[in-house]
Amino acid sequence: MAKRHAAPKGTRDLLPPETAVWARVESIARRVFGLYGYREIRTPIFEETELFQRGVGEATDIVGKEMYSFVDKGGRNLTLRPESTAAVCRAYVEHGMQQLPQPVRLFYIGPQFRYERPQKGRYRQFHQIGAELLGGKGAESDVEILLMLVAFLRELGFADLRVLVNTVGDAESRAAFRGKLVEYLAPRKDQLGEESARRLVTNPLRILDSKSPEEQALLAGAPKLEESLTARSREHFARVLSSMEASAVPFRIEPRLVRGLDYYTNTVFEITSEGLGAQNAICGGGAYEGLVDALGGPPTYGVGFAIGEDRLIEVLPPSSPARDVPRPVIVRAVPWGRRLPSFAFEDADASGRFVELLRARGIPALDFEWGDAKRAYAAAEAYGSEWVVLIGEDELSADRQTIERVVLREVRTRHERRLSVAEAMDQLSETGPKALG
RNA sequence: GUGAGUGUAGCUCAAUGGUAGAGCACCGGACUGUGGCUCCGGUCGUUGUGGGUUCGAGUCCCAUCACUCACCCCA
Repeated sequence: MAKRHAAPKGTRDLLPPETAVWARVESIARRVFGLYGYREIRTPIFEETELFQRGVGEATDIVGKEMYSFVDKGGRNLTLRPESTAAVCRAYVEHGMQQLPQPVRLFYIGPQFRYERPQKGRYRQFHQIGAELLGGKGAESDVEILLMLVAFLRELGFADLRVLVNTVGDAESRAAFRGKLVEYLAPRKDQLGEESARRLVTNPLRILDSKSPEEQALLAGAPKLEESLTARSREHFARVLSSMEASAVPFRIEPRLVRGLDYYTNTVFEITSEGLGAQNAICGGGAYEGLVDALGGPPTYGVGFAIGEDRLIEVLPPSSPARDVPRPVIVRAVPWGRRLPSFAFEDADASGRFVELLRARGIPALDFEWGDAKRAYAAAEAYGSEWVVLIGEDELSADRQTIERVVLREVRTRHERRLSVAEAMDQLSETGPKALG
C-alpha cells in the first residue's frame, strides 16, 4: 500500500455533519451583519510580508515568530495572513474607500494562519469572522461594533457572555504611561520573568496582563494606565462606558486587558467563554487610530473585532439555531407486496421520482436503491433525519408507474402513517426539513 | 520554542515478554412480507515509523513523527 498522509500539523479536515453547522454560523453572521449595514470583503489569503510587519507590528508575537512566510518564484516576500485587519485597511487605502460615504462598514470570513504549537482551541489554520468600521468618529463607532458583535452571539444562542472592556489610551497616553511603567519596573527587573524582562524593552505594556502571580503582585504597586490617560482618551472611554450602560448589554471593565496587537488605541475588548481550556477568548477587538495612516492612507479612525470561528463552534450552545441544519428525508422503495420478487428496479425509479417532487418543494431528500427498510433506518440515523418515507408495492398504482401513497414515519416517535402523496407532501412541507441558506 | 501524557482495525478499546482480539460500523446472505429484531458469513492491521535488548517485542530501551493538554501567546 502506498504511503498515507495526514493533514499537516495544526490543520484539520472539517467534515459533515459539522460543516453544516459552520455554514449556518456563517450564514447567521452574514444576516446579522447585513442588518447593521456591513458588507463582505474578501482579501487575498496571502499578502506582502511587509504589510503585516508594518500593520500588526514588529514587537508582536505574531510577526516575531508566528508567520508563515515564503518567497515566491518572482522573489517576492509573502506571508499567509495571520489576521485580516491589516489587509482590510490595505484594501481601504488601495481602493480609495475614503471617498465613499463614511464610515465604511466591512466584514470578512475566512482562514488565517499562525505557526504555533497546536492545543485546544488553537490551530495553525484557524478561521475568523470579523468586522471593521473605518472612517468613523470614535466612541459611537466602538459601541456600534460591540453591540453588533453581541447581537450576533445572541443570535447564535449564547446567553451568558462575558464582555470585557478596557482602554489602552491613545498614542500620547501610552507614551506617558510607558515611561512611568518602565521607571517603576526597571529597578525591579530581577523580579520579572525572562519574557517580561525582554518586554520591558520591546513592549512594556504587555507585562500588565502577565499570568504570573509574582509579577501580578509586583504590578499591584505599579503606576496605573488610567492615571496617564490624556483628557481626550479619558473622555473617549467615558463615552463608550455610558453608551454601553444605556445599551443593556452586560459588560465588565477589565483594567488588565491589554491585547497583543500593536495597533490598538483607546477601546479594547474581549469576550470569553467557559469550556475552551486555556484558550478562552472567543473574540477580541478594539479601536485603531493610526493603522490606515501607517499604511499610506489618510488619518482614519478604525475599530473592529475578530471572532475565532473554531472556538465559537466548540462552545456553541446545544440549543443554538446554528445547529438547525437540513436533515434529508430518507426515501426508500422496500420489498413489501405479494408479487415479490417481480417488485424491483422500476419501483426504485418510482421512489426516485418522489424524491424529486420533495426537492422541488424545497425539502432536502435522499433516496436509496431498492431494498430492506433496515437500511433506510440506518441512513436516517447517519444523517440525523427525522423522517423516513417507505414505498412498497401496495403504495403504487395498479400499473406500478405511479406512486399513489407513501408510508411516512417519524423516526423519533416511530409513529407512522399511510398517506396520499399530496398529504405526505403537505406534512413534510410543514414539519419536515427546510433547505436552509 | 519549553514541558507532560498518549499512539493497536474506519470508531471505542482488550491482549503476564510467547499464535494480534472483541464490540460497534461497513459489505454479502438467511429470516422477517408493517419491517430499526435475530442468525450466518466477509473485508479491514507491516501494533505510528526506525533502530536496539531478547531464543522471542504490541509489551522493555533509544530515537523520530503525529496527536492531546499545558506554558508562551492569541481568535
